[in-house]
Amino acid sequence: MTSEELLAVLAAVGHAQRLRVIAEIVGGRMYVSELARRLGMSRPLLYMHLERLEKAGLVVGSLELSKSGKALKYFELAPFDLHVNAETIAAAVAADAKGTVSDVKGIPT
Amino acid sequence: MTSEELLAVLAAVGHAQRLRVIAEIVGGRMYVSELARRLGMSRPLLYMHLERLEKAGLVVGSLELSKSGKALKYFELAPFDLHVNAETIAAAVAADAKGTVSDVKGIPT
DNA sequence: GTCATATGTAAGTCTCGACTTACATGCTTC
DNA sequence: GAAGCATGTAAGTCGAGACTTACATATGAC
Repeated sequence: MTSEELLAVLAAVGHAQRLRVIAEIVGGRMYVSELARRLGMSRPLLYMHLERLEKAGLVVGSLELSKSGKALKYFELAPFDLHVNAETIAAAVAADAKGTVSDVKGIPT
Repeated sequence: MTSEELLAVLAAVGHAQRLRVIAEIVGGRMYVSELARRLGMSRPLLYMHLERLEKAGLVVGSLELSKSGKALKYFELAPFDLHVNAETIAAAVAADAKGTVSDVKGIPT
């Protein structure tokens, strides 16, 4: 895991509102408008947070049609279990050393 | 663990520069000026990040005097291993429900 | 004395992310 | 038709945090 990937997850989860979002859908999938009402949060704002969480791979969204024909966008938790400690952080940062100018294009020195 | 504590750790670690700081002192304790040189970062900026990390309990600083008499502020890693998953997040957010107006002062309803 | 090193902090700038308001669209139901 | 509820997005405001420059202080070496 590169530090960029690690950072995406940590920064995504390092926000009070997004913690609440995650905690709210632990119980099960929910569509955006209902989730917004439950959290007392404006829908566009929730949208932004959900996008961020989805990019980090923590939640998964899917647009579906209800029986009545309405489009509902459901979000559910993606399984994740990240261990944050000195080793994982050091490993992620070390992974960034690859891909620097020194070995770009793999031209032998 | 309350969500406030969890958030302090996650937000502290959710920043590229601070990840680099942690990765750099995994190898051993180091004083601020040397660390700043190694990371190519201004010392006041590094200071700010170190303060943030220390408040979150991820690093520990101690002001010491070298044999030559100069004051050096050493920082080292505090042991930590945080598991970030749905359960820990839900538990932290749920912990915040305590201490709300409903049960402040413990007056029985 | 001056120079080089260290810590600590104050003050200012500036960018990015959080947040709001508003609008467009589509589908039901009345 | 109008009303209600859903998604999706554009545009603008605002504040916190990241970052820089600058200064004060202390010590040792020359």
